Amino acid sequence: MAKNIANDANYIEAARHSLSHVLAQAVCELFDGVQLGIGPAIEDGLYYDFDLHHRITEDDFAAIEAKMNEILKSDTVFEKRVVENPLDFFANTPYKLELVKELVAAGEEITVYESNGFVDLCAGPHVENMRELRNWGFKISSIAGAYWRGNSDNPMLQRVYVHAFPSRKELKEYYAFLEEAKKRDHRTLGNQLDLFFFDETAPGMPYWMPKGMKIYNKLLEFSRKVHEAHGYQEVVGPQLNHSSLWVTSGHWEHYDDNMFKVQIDENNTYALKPMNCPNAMILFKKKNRSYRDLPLRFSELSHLHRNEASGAMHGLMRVQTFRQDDAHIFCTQEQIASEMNGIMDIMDFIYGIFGLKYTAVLSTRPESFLGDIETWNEAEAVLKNVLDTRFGAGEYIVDEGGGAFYGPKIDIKVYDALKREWQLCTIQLDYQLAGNFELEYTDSDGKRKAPVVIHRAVFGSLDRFIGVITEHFAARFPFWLAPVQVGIVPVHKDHERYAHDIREELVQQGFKSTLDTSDGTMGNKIKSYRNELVPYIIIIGDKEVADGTISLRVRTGTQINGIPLSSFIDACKIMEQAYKIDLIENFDAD
RNA sequence: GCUGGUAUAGCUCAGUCGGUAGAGCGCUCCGUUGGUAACGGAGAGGCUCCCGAGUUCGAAUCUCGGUACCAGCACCA
Repeated sequence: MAKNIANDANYIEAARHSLSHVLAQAVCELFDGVQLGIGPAIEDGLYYDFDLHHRITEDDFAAIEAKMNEILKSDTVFEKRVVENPLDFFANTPYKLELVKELVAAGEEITVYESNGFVDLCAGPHVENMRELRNWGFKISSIAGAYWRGNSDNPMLQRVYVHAFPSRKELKEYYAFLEEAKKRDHRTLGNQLDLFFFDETAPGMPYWMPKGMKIYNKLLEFSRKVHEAHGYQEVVGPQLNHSSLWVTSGHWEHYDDNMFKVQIDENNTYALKPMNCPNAMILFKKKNRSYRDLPLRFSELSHLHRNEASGAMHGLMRVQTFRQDDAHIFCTQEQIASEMNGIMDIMDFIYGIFGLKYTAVLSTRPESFLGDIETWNEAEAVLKNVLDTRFGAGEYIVDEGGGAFYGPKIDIKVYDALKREWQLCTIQLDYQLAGNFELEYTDSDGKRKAPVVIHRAVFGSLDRFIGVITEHFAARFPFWLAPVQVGIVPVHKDHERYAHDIREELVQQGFKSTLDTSDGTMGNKIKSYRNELVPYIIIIGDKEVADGTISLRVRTGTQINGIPLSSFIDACKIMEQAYKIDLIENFDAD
């Protein structure tokens, strides 16, 4: 059985799950009083959750692996059995009993698998015989706490993670992948390339270095351009607002834990804004609005602050202060669909330029919500319809209960170098806030009506977006985004004057270049530009000075000698405007 | 916040048994005047080895508390 279907995904999952039984047996044999949680197969292996008095640490890994290998030597079969009196059978295993009770209530048959004397509640499937796992490559990767059934009100179990692949070679390849992914890690690259850093006094609040700021500003510029073209008007509200605003918006009640608060005196507390919405409401209310003003699109790029749980921070991906390419659209019920599509158009355009692969997620009503259920259902139906049209029914994920407290949302998720998922774009329909702030506009019939509010961000957090694209491009940013676009290296001091002229021309044309006139050797200068991942290196020596040309070294490795600067600048202009174009490697010297 | 781990030069890291700190890269200076990924040589950089207590004649090292970061869980409005 093993050979011919060894690469079948179902077989691999069954094998990993079988290995989780082996892990569980090993832990049960090595330690006393072990209670079992669950032990499923995952993307790169498996885990099993245990409740035991002994604290498992890295020092225990070798012993557990040795025990697992010992168990694998047995030639036993995974035997499936139906349990007659499940509640009695599992009476002394509280976690299993909890699962069994639910299964029984749902009318399910209760089965166990027995292998080598180890019995575990399990619906299967498994490999047939233990010997099929003998050539697998596996290694305990880590130990971590995990709440029973993913609920923080429940006890925390000890989760042992195991990397497991059908062969030792594949395991080795997986570790090679992890090594590569580590090199792409935006935290490593950000440090190496002087883009940003963090200080202990401001956890989760990035310091942006000059080169990181070049990227940041370029994205802001790009965002402004796109949104202006789509009829958005930029505004900016205060960083701090009195608590009364947050009480009105509902944040004081629903988002209390995540706000940074500043107490001014006994009676007055302000909070740094975690979101722009309430101030957008104030901006709308400032004037009497007419149906002729709708849809009204206010964009805002200001800084937000959110007080996150200490363990939640993660480089630029999860921070405590960041800028959002936020916007609030005020519109009528009839305008929702076209506005939603307009937003999706912007999203397609922007994500297409970066070549990011993404997944759409519809998040529905959470447990803690404002408003009535009918309005929620209506809003969810509108979003679903947009997604069905654009992605096709079933071509997106539905996250039941994942919505914001004020409305359902569409999120766009992308993946980092380690394939971890991060949310960027978000589009949220809000039927509550307009009511809380008593927003109104005068309709064509002269009646006062409440507008619908759409909150949306395309990059999401600019900071997170830079983290994501840093990993996506492995810091080989496209020409238009590169913090330094051209590095100039004179072969000799005598060539510096001409090199200065070249740089002057590039500056005049609006390109970001640096000229290295330090004492180092030319080889060193080229090396340092290469390490910096600069898209183009211009080399100036006798030949170039004599011909009035430049020699170019492209980041991709191509070398082109003796071309006119004007040809290169023409190419730069194309790359600066047509964002999707990769580095140009051919220049006609016409 | 929870579980496990980590914290030493600007960066990446070594530091055994507790005896007041090392390497490579980078930086500075001197020499080298060059044609495409690391030219020699010298030097500075740690006075608080994340912070605070404790044990000890003596702590980077051991113990306790804190902080930050890493992996995961929960959270992600």
